[in-house]
Amino acid sequence: MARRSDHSRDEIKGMALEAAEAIVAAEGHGGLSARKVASAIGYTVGTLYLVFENLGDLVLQVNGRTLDRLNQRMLQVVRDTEDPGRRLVELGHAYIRFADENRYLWQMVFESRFPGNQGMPAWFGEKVNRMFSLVEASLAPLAQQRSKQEVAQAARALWGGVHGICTLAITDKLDVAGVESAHELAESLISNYLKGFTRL
Amino acid sequence: MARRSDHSRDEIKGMALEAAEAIVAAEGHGGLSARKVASAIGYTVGTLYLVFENLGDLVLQVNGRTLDRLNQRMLQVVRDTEDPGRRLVELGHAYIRFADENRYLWQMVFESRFPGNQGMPAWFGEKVNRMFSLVEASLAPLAQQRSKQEVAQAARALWGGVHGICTLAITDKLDVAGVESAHELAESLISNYLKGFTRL
DNA sequence: GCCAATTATTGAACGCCGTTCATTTTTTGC
DNA sequence: GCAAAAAATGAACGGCGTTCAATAATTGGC
Repeated sequence: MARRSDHSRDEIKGMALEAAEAIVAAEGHGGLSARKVASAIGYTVGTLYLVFENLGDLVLQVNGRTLDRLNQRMLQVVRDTEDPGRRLVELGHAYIRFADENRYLWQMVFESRFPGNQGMPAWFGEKVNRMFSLVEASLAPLAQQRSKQEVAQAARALWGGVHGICTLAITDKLDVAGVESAHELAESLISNYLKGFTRL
Repeated sequence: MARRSDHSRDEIKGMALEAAEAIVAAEGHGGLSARKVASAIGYTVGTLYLVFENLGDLVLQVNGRTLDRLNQRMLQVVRDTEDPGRRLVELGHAYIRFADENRYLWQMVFESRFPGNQGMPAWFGEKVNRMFSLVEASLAPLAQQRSKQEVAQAARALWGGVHGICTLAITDKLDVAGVESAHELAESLISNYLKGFTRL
């Protein structure tokens, strides 16, 4: 069922997402436009709207892919690091390293408003929750006297914290040297929080 | 030296900033436009450009005012709360309450890229640092065995953390009930971090 | 009180944006 | 080959940030 240019809808979608990622990575969220994506893949604006609802939809899907890549990195850390305490610290480093290496894409994930009516789609929320689950799983063995709910809450407090340090460091609002400072700060946050949280 | 409408440049600037704040508070960063601000104050676009370099400049100045208001709130907490540990927790609550009550304005502070060439202007950085100083001052008496540098770093780790929880909670990415959860999480982060940080 | 000179303000114009949809081009099934 | 169906186009709309020649209001000098 090949068409005009031997590109199926899914192929066009994939090409558009890749092109959009390249544009955002190079110029930031603000540099992205439907016309740029279209011309980058050799189609016209109209075609994009056959494949995406609107530009917000395209951004949302780019963000989903970014979260997937971040998740892969964190999964690799889980596989590589057995000790739960050490693993949490390494997860923090992986998170910050990813944000640093994918600045604009990572920023876009947390900046963008959601298309259509209101909240984020369920599939997107699940990708976010997946990350918290990894943290919970590493936190649980360190605090066996705590309830599941307490662990879930601690994971959110801790990872929200790491996220905040990362955000401020990436956007240069921490008045610290560079990204390596963010790593130090996150390590400080995690290890000191754990001392408090796991103490009987 | 009154002119056409008895409004000095500074008066126009003030009116424009107030109008912009109202628009952002109501519709978010994305709802702001030069034409809207101009018509809200009874002038035309051109006039705005006599008073601001560009829209980024206007946004930057709105952000400065938002940081000033946040700082006032935090200063009030410092005046009202003597015990340093309790004060840090109250500062966290004040921070989150402010962000919740001024969602869009607060979000804009941390979203906006900086106008002109690159980094944020010095005066803006100072407003950000002012906040960290408040945290440092409350942290210092709790950790007298720590160096100034350690306290400065801890303040950034801790407040970066509170900021992150706040960001994710406000944008509904924490999968928790509501804003009161952000308060709980911040309290958990602060108290557990302090347990770790102040322990000998 | 009048008239240049000066200053303040305007708003049309430019090139971009997201989005739509009538029109055109290509492919398909017969 | 040909009509029906599908795919792709690109002009058009309203809105955006920004600029700047043109216009309107005010001034100081007489």
